[in-house]
Amino acid sequence: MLSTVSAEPAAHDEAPMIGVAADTVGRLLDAASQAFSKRGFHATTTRDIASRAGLSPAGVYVHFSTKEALLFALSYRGHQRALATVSTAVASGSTPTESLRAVLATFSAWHAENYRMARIAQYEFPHLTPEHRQQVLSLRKQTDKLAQDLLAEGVRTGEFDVPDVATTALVLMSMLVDVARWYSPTIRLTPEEIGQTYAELGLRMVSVR
Amino acid sequence: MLSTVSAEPAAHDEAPMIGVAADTVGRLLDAASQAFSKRGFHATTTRDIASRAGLSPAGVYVHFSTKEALLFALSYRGHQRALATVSTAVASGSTPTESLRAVLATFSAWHAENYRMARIAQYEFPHLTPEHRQQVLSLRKQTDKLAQDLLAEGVRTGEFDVPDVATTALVLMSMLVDVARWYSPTIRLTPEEIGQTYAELGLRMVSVR
DNA sequence: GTCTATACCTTGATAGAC
DNA sequence: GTCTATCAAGGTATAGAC
Repeated sequence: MLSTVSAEPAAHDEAPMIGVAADTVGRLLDAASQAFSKRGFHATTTRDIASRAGLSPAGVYVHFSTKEALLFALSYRGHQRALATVSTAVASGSTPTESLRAVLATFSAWHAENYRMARIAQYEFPHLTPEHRQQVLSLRKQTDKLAQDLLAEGVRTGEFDVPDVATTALVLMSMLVDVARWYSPTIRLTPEEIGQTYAELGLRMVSVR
Repeated sequence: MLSTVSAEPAAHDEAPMIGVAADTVGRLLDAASQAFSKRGFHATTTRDIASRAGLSPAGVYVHFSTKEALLFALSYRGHQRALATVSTAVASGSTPTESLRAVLATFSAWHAENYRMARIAQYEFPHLTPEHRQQVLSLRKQTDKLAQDLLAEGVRTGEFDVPDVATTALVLMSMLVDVARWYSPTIRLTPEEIGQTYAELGLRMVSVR
């Protein structure tokens, strides 16, 4: 039931990367990630990105031809990692209930742990060019399908009881994604606690009583 | 248990307004609402707002001294209406279960019906000046408190059983707010159907079995 | 209260030296 | 591959006539 990831763009996946990226492309991605997630794509200037990365304004364009190319790299990677996270969680359980528990716990915790990347992926991707936006939406569609198939399987086995599979899957994914909106590293809840709470509450929503 | 709304800014609440606002301020608010919700605050130009409202670029500044003032008017009103919606829903039930059902149904439907206003209120308010942002956050705090108090009351009466009142209230409000992110008037679900689904799923999350 | 015209600034991106 | 210098475009907001 694993889904493969297709249409990968020229990504940045080689370098060793001890903690924070040390190479220039990595520093630019880090800088853009911080700026886009904090202020939004259009409020971020290329000068801001350059200076955070320790470059002159012109230095950015050796590595990324436009500001939008930086957004695409970040947004695409965010959706890739989201898909991989859900896919792994689904595969980790031997029953729909176990798989769903894993999806709820790991995907909510993922949105907290990676709230910057998740915010860019979820809230800034509309600013991509139509072509890039389509590539990102294709990944999202695959992720949503994993949730729908999982719910449908649980209904088939009799473990789940939901009003409507498609709508309930939407509600479940929606509430996990929204963690990226309200989460901040300064709040009292840890990503792990968030994961446990969502696992419990989410299972209550769909389990037969 | 009704909460009063304080610190109201100079709002636009007089005119008859048959359907769409006919006066200039109303047209400007409509124009800005469409532009901000579609493209975001920083991607929207004052020229765009002016032309949507049938004015010259300079015409905007007779009615709003800055672009941010337009955002504040819209964001503040969105949070006011959200608070009023939740407040009314809470007061409509004679038990915590009935009140929560009303909150879930009406607030999710409200986010669908008013997804433009809700998006501006939820996603664009960070671009307000610090002073204006604080005024908006004060309203949000009042809304969140209504949900927490309702859950606490249900736990007291024994109708609800939740892992943690504060966190569960956050999760409930979070999933309702996120409707504004994914809803579009073109999807198959109506706001009413959304309300029914969230009422059912949300009650399952917190009700004793 | 609306317009035309424009000031003034910042933006994304490029040219060309090193 | 990075810099300094700069361009052309477009941004918010204002001046002043009507």
